[in-house]
Amino acid sequence: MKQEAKSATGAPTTLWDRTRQLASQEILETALRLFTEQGYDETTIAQIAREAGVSQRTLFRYFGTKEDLLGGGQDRFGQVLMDTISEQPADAGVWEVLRAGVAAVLALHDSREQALERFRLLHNTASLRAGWLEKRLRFQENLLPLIETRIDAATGNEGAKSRAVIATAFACLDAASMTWVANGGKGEIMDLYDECMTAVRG
Amino acid sequence: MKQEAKSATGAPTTLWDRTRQLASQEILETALRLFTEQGYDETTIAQIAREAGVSQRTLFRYFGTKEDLLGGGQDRFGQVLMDTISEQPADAGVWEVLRAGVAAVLALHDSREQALERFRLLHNTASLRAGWLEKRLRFQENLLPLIETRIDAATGNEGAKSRAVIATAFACLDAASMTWVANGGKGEIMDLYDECMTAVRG
DNA sequence: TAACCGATTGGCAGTCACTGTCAGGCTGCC
DNA sequence: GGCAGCCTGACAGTGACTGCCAATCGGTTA
Repeated sequence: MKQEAKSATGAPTTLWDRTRQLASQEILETALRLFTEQGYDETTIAQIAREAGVSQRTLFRYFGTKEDLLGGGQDRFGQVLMDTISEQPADAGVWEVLRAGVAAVLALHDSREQALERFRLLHNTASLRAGWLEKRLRFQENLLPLIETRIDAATGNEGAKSRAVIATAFACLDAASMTWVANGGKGEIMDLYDECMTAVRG
Repeated sequence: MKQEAKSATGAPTTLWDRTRQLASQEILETALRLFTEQGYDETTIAQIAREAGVSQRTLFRYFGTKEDLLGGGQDRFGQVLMDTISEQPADAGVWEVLRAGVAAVLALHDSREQALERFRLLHNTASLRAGWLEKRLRFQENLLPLIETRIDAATGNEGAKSRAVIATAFACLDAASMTWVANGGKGEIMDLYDECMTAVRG
């Protein structure tokens, strides 16, 4: 039924794929533009659909929820995170491993400006933040087995410990990106991340 | 029902107040019951309102959102958290201070069973989790000034560091409560919290 | 080239959380 | 007893999201 996708690079095979990709991109760009111009809550799906030239129904077929319109391939984030972490050498420590994952995800943004805009919207829009946090929670859950094996299993409760460690890494990423946005995008997020880690772990 | 509650603040004398409190309690109990029986997403506002004997409009006047129906006075959580932390001695360390706050909030639940039921619903319902996380984020933001003054201000970026530290505390609380629920409510959450902290901070 | 088949689309109606409004009822206080 | 003001319920509307169905488009086959 579904032929292999030529994925990221190379031309999509069929016309359908090309049309799909075009529509998807059009929708995404329209959405991000409107969100930036008038705010997330003030932009309705109807408006995005109208300006992108598709029906609401189609828009929802491309992107299941309004939130999905921000950050287009957020599934990619999760995937890259998992991949990066599972590729780390077996003898690497948890913190090292998590840091690599965070760095890989941050590298996914197309440009510094795009990253800044997305983070800004994310941190300034309550309804968005909620959804994002929820998605992140799912990432954390997926990461659990990958981290659990690297954690010192002396006293039991590795589950709790792993969860705490993972959540701490995300917490530092949060604090770092928030500060980064507050600074108008000056400096490197990873530097801030390291600083946060130092503050937490001493 | 049992409304002898002249309550702490003196006299909720008027009939209105009493009626209000009664209705509020009735709604809350109905909601929690239905949530537990059939799940959060499967319970509609219409149903809660019907079974509680009020109109939807009134229900929304008492509780602004569906989420608010869980955990009734979540504002109380935030308040207690802030109060406890600002009451800590000035020379207490951040981690100590945060631990006290967490303990105080946990002590707010009426009973172990109620706490378990709430945490269970919280951790098992995606839509609820999102709202909860968002509310928590607001707590964190409120805590910021209280913690910032206690943080070593050597290298600047106290904002980022404070955020990270606070978020880490919450992360440990999360991990702890999740594990607690997974264990069916065995043991003490604070013990798990401490264990998580040790895992994170070494 | 024409017919066929499945993928894709748009429109429509419906659900659900949530909000504004408005008339009427009840309470509190003369 | 009566007036003013809070509370309530009913109603209509918005916005995100879903299910359904018929029309259409793309690619494949005869």
